[in-house]
Amino acid sequence: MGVMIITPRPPEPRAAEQLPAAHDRVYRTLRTRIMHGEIAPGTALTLRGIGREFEVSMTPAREAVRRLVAEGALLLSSSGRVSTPDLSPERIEELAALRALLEVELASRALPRAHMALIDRLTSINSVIAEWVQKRDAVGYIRSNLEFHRTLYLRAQAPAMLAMAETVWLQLGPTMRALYGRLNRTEPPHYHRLIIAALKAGDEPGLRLAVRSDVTQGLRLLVR
Amino acid sequence: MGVMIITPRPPEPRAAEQLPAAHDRVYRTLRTRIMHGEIAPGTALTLRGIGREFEVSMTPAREAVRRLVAEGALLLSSSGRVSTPDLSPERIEELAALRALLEVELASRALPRAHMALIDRLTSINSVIAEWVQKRDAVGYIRSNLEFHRTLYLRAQAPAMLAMAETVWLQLGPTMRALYGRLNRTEPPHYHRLIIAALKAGDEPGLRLAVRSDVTQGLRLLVR
DNA sequence: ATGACGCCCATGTGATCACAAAGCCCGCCG
DNA sequence: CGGCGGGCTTTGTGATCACATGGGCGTCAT
Repeated sequence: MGVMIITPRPPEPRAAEQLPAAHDRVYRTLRTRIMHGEIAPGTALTLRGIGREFEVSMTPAREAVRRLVAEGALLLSSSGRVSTPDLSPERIEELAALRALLEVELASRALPRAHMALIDRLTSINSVIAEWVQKRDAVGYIRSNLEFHRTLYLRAQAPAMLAMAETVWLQLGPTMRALYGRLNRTEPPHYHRLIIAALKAGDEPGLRLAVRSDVTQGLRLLVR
Repeated sequence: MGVMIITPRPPEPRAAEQLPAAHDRVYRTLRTRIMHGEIAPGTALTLRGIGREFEVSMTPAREAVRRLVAEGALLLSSSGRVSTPDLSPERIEELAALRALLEVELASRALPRAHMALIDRLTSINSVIAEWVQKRDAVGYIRSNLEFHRTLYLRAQAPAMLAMAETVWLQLGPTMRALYGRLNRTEPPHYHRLIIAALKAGDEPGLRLAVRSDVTQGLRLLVR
């Protein structure tokens, strides 16, 4: 049996040059939004809503959401609804322990390769962080803070390990926002200076301790 | 303008009780297949092929593949083709280091909660492993070996950390098959006995060393 | 024999629709 | 005034199709 329906509109002809697929664009945008804490914990998302915002159909929206769910950035309820996770204190502690484990190792591996150019760059990022702190801008703070860590860890030449660390950041994203919104800092992160000092001195135990402290410090406040 | 087409077949009415969604069934099946080394490195997969095998359309196949790509279980070429990854020696070493990092921590956390029932269970799994070794069954070996580790780590009560460890197993799956196919063992894993002994003795340093050795041992052979 | 060219088919992408179930809201009854 | 029920709406799921692209393979020229 046949039915009279409208011919589906052909997909937007992508420009000749390799332009990122729609689902990838949606994925990347949502990912950085979540990682930077721009979405509060427990926020509900809908496929049609995402499609509307990015002017795509449900299909690419679904694929982007699936990827994010697989990475733990979004929570999938039993009925298929998706939302940003609202982490339990136990889960937060566990993720903080993971950050410590992974990032201490990454920093340790980066240490032998850390030259002056890297240290200058870290110092510069650190002063940007100070500006965000002054402006009480939580999202800017988180973004620059992560950039500080990523810049250091890139020197470790350990892409799989860095990817895992980023996955943890992603899972903590919405919670981080809640954290840095709660405590209103007035000073830039203390431990970043210790990290830089240890890098300059080539002091591996000091570096490990400084990274562990920096990573653990903030999250501990949130649990209480 | 309208076109005469056939009405799409309505989706198979899922039974009243909550039966897993098609994309989830496909995902889980492919996941264990990859993790257990049932697929050789570099094998190409197609959405239509997966759909045919599982008797579903491309849509659930695509979602399952996306999840697996996000977990690093599959590699997505720039043109969108998917295949199991063929890891470089550097990547293998990095993943082995990740296994060591994560699993030593998991074992250490499981130690205080490890009672006799757990040790009995591990011993039993270990003898199953010996059987697979005798039969020269690589897939059975890998499956039981992972079961040994998972059984231990479940006691750590650290779901996020265990999930990360499983992600690493997943990425190593196809490579593991190549490894255990290359060397034909004749004896069950030596370090598993050391792990069990350390658990019985409550010897934390010994446990950490045994786990690290067990995890590192096999992969080192492959790199050469 | 070998290399390049070109055509065809296989494959991924995205839009759209039908359907079921879950959520939500409003009104009704206690 | 509060709890409950029913219907309407929203939402996810899966099937299908049109289209563009890229790979594979055969052919032809050198």
